[in-house]
Formats: sequence, structure tokens, C-alpha cells
Amino acid sequence: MAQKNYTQYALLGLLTTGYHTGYSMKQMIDGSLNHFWKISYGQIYPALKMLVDKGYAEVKYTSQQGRPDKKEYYITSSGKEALKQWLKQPVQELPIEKNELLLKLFFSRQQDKPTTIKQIEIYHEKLLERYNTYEGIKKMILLESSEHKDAPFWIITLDYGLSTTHAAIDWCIKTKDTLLNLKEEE
Amino acid sequence: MAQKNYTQYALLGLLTTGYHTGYSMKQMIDGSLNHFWKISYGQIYPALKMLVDKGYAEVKYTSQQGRPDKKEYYITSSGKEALKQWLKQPVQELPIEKNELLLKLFFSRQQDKPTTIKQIEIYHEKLLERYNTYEGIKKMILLESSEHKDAPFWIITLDYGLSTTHAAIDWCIKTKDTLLNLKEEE
DNA sequence: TAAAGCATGTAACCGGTTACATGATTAA
DNA sequence: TTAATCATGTAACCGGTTACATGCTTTA
Repeated sequence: MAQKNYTQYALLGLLTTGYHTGYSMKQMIDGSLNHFWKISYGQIYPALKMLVDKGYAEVKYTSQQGRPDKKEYYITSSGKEALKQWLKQPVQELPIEKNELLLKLFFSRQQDKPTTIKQIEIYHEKLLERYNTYEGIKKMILLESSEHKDAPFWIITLDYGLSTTHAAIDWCIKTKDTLLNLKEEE
Repeated sequence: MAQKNYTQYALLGLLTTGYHTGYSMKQMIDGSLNHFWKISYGQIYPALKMLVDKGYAEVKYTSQQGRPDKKEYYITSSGKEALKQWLKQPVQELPIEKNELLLKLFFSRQQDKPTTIKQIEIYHEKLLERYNTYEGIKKMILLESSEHKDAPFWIITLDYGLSTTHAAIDWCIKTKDTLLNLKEEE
């Protein structure tokens, strides 16, 4: 499997952490990986099919009383091998996050100062919300899943989100100040 | 124009900062916006055409001696209005940067510790490189373009990159330490 | 003489989102 | 009775990348 099928590797990885249905994998990603990964059902179900085609996963059909039928996927040994191969490949390039606020800011000379400051304040609020969400997830993991073998790695990724979000929050405060001291022109 | 045509707004914005050809806009983006925006010619030329169709830009053909012909685009007053309307729309949601390293880290229990640490070291190096690049661009703007009316806004966006990259670098150092103190299991 | 820079463009492809479709159970 | 949760899937669409095509000039 080529290096670029991130979606397939993400699902392959989730199979090793105890998530076995497309539905539960989506939930896991939305809940605990959402600071650095997201995914839609439109990707998940075709991707799972491809994993089976490649022999990296196997399906077990389970019919439940009063619930829709389940397709439970399990990683095969060749799937595990493929995952390990991918894990050790060094990351080739840093992500470039497209940032709408920064794009707007870049052209904000075209706009009056109060409107620009308002923009930053709204962004600031959203960052605080995000920070609290991450903290909440971290506390929950420490309380409820600290015994889970993957937990230390989950915490590490959350700390990345907490650190960079914190830095962004500080930047908001500093930037508001900079803008206030910037003389406007017509 | 809908809120989502970021590419078109980015180009519209660049028209106000003194970049008028597809080629020079691409250069500007690669050189000074690349920490939060990137673009390919495959997007630029069709998008410029659309801006003209909408009446937001006008073309002036210039033939040069010994160089290919140029198409110079200029923003119209209705284009300026559309840009302003977009600038003041608050950012609806924070960007989720898909991060390959974090994805790998999330599943790194499947891998031995030294390999994981190596991954972080490589990422660390790339972050330092990026940090230095941003610092270089900032210094260059302060030295050579400090008179440019947009310069204060360029600096602000660079500071965002510097702050968050710095935070990521600190996280690398801390995480390496955490991993070293983490007892491995088989 | 080869590579890099200037300059514009298109077609094929690909990853991902959104909307749609289905259908049962349980909690408010 | 309505909404939410569980559960799986497809088709249309869209934004963006890559590869390809052209061609002249300047620098190494």
C-alpha cells in the first residue's frame, strides 16, 4: 500500500485499538482524533472494503436483536505488517494548515480596524472553546481509560493540540494589542 | 460570491497588494503566504477567469520583448466591494489540520520506542527549519518592505506561524522525554 | 549547453464532502 | 410522537494536485 492512503491507515490503526465497525470508528475519530483528523462515512465504508480486498482486514457479520446488522472488521497479520511499515516511514513534510483568519488578516488593510479586531476576538473565543474541549478529553482519558494500553499515546497527541492552541490564544491577545497601536490610514 | 471560494478571494486580495499576473501571484503565495495557504496553477488560471466573468477583475494584455505575453489583472470596484464583504464575515470554524505525525503517534504502541522517538526527532528538525524560514521572511519584510502599507498585516500572520511552530517545537522536546520514561511492553 | 526563470494554460485524476436512502429501537 | 442513536451504504459534486504542453531568455 502506497504511503498516501492516510484514510486506510487511520482505519487500519483503529482496528488495533478496539474499534471494529465503521460506525464506531467514525465516533472515535469525531471524539478523540478530531483535533488532527476527520473523516466521513463516504470515505469509511469504501475504504474498509478496500482493506478487505487487500487482505489487511477480515469481516465478521453479526446480527443483533433490535439493532441493524453489524459488520465487524478485524485486522489480519498482513494488515498489521502493513501498518507497522507505514508507522515507521518518517513524515515527509509538515502540514500546511489553510487558515481562513490569516488569509483575511493578510488583506485587512482593506478594512477598518474595529472590524478586524472583532474577527480576532471571535477567533479567540473559538480557540478557548477548543482548548477546553481538549482539556476535557484529556481528563476523561486520565480518569476512565488510563489503563488502556494506547492511552499514553492519546495523551501525547492531545498535548500537541493543547500546546499549539495555547500559543494561538496568546497570539490573539498580543495581536489585538498590536492592532490597537497601529495607526489607521485612509 | 459565496463564502467558500477561498481561492478566488485569495487572488482578489492579492490584486490589492500589487500582484497582477497569475505567475507573480503564485510566487507571492509560495514565498509569503505558504505558512497558511498554498495554491497551484491548475487553480489560479481558471479562478482568474472566473473573477473576470463575475466582473470582479479586468484584464490588460501586455506583450513584452523577449518574454512571454502577460495578462495583467486589476480589481474592479465591484471586486473591491466583494472582497470587503468577505473580509468582514467572521470565520465560522477553526481549521482542523490533518497531521500525519499525530496520526502515526496515535497508533505507536504497535511500534518500538526508538523508532517512535526517531520520528519525533525528524519532525523536530523540520519544525526548526520552518521556524527559521519564517524568521527569515519576517526579517526581510522588516528590512525591505517595512514601508509597504500591507506590511504590518504580513508580520501579524508570520507571528502566528512563529508562535505555533515554537509551541510545537517545545512539545517535541517534552514528548521525547515522556517517551523515554514510558516503560515499553511486549 | 544545460538549467532555471518567465509566463500561460488544460485534462485527468483523486481525496473528500454532502445529500440522499433505509430502517429499527429507545429515550424525551 | 418526535428526536436521537445505532448502522450501512451510494451518487453527485467539488476543490485541489499532477502531469503535460509550449516557448523564449538569461545565467551557470
